[in-house]
Amino acid sequence: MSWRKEQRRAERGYHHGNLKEALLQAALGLIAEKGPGGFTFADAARMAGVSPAAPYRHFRDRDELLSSIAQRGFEQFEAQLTEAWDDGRPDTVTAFERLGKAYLAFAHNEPAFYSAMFESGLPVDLSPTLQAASERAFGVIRAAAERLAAMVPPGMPRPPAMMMALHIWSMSHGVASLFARGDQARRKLPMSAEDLLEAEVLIYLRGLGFPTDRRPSGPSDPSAKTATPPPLPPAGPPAGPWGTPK
Amino acid sequence: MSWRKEQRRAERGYHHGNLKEALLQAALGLIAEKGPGGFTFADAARMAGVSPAAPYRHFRDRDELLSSIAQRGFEQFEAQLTEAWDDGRPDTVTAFERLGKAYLAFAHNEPAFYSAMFESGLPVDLSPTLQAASERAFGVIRAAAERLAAMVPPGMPRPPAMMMALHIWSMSHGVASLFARGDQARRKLPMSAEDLLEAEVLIYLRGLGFPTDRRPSGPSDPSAKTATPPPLPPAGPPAGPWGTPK
DNA sequence: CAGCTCATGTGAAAGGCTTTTACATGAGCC
DNA sequence: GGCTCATGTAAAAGCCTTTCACATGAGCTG
Repeated sequence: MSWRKEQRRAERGYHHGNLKEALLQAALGLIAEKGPGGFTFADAARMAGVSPAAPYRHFRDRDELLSSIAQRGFEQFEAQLTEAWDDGRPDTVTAFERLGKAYLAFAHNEPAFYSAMFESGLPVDLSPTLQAASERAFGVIRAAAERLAAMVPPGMPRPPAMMMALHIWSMSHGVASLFARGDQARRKLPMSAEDLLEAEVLIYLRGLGFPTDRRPSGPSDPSAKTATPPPLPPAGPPAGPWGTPK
Repeated sequence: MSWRKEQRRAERGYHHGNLKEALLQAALGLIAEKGPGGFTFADAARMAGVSPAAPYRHFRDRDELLSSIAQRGFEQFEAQLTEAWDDGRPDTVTAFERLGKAYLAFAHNEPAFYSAMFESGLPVDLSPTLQAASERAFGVIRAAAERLAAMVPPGMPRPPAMMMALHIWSMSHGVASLFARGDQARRKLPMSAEDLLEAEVLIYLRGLGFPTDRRPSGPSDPSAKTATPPPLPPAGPPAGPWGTPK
């Protein structure tokens, strides 16, 4: 009956060899399917084929494992944001919008990381390194906002770059949290989260005085199958799936 | 030793009389202090002075209790948003900004409800009544957006009211989630969440073509002790507590 | 008021998870 | 070959969830 277990043991011997990494991967998978609250230290151990006590050799407790995942998440997040920003090429506004899309894409493609990072209930300041990783990721947005701020047309009120960065962050985070998380528990939308955020950012930029009339050149992937509505369609019938306001 | 228990029992008799309500209140308190993941069915029962099995007479399981709290939260949320919107008085834009503030105020003043509603990991469509309550709350924002949309100056692109409503919702939710939750785990800010959101909405409205030059008349409460920076201060030194982008 | 009934609460028990502790294994190093 | 220490294991305590059979007493009925 305990054939599997014995065989596993035979395969790897008494020592696992790479348990820490295996636990991180297992936890990531579990979080993806059951949410950060649903995942279990014991489950991760089972998945890695070790006893329930083994993980304690690598993580102080369940929270530390969660925190490690969040940390790794912030690092990947930073990398992807950095790549999307691409130091403002080819032009600041275009790169800026790519940044927003990258935010959504991360929430969508890495729901496990995203929820460990933002929805696990971990205090932000749990560990200094976690906090630092989080701030480095935000730093990308801030650097982009800095460049954008320098371009605000003269004569327009110019909010501090920090504030602009926080605005963009909150828009992205709001859309991502409400509408773009993995497949779990997200709300239905009459449009794609990407289009929603793109329009939001465009209106915001216009409010800062940026000319945004350039006919949007379509989505970055012209072969996309979904029809791509113009970011700012003219007024239409308000019929939509959302709650009919009484 | 079991003096307390016996006394309690004597006070209320075998039947509690109002257990359901007592459990909801207890859970609300527990969520406020330990987060939606930290609260325990058993704890709530203990707090109400009943056995751990008693709650099952009123809620199918832990999730149903959580869901009931979220439901109640959405109802209060809707009520407060409705009051803030006040049917668009004295003017649409003013009322609109009040709406945003009410969103933040709710997140700040009712962190337990807020996290049960948005951070508990419950699937949105867990119960139809929950979903309906959520949509009614959003309906308030949507109705406000509808009125606002009708006022977009001619000549400006006019996004669908639904989209504007979603924009406002995502801004509010983003700011609230990142910066305005109760005392737990929120990020530090170089400004108040209220000012941040107000500026964000103002810029957004300007992007829609609304004149927003009216000198902001200051915060709603002129006797507030905190200095009230103008929502759109001119560019200043970017020094701030936030991560120094390398 | 006596008696019945059913909603509501209790106790005990099964099954999991977390975390600690003492002990086992074996990889790396003299 | 023998030592040592990082890494795993087994067992146990404590807590939580959920279920089940049973207890209580509030409210209806005659």
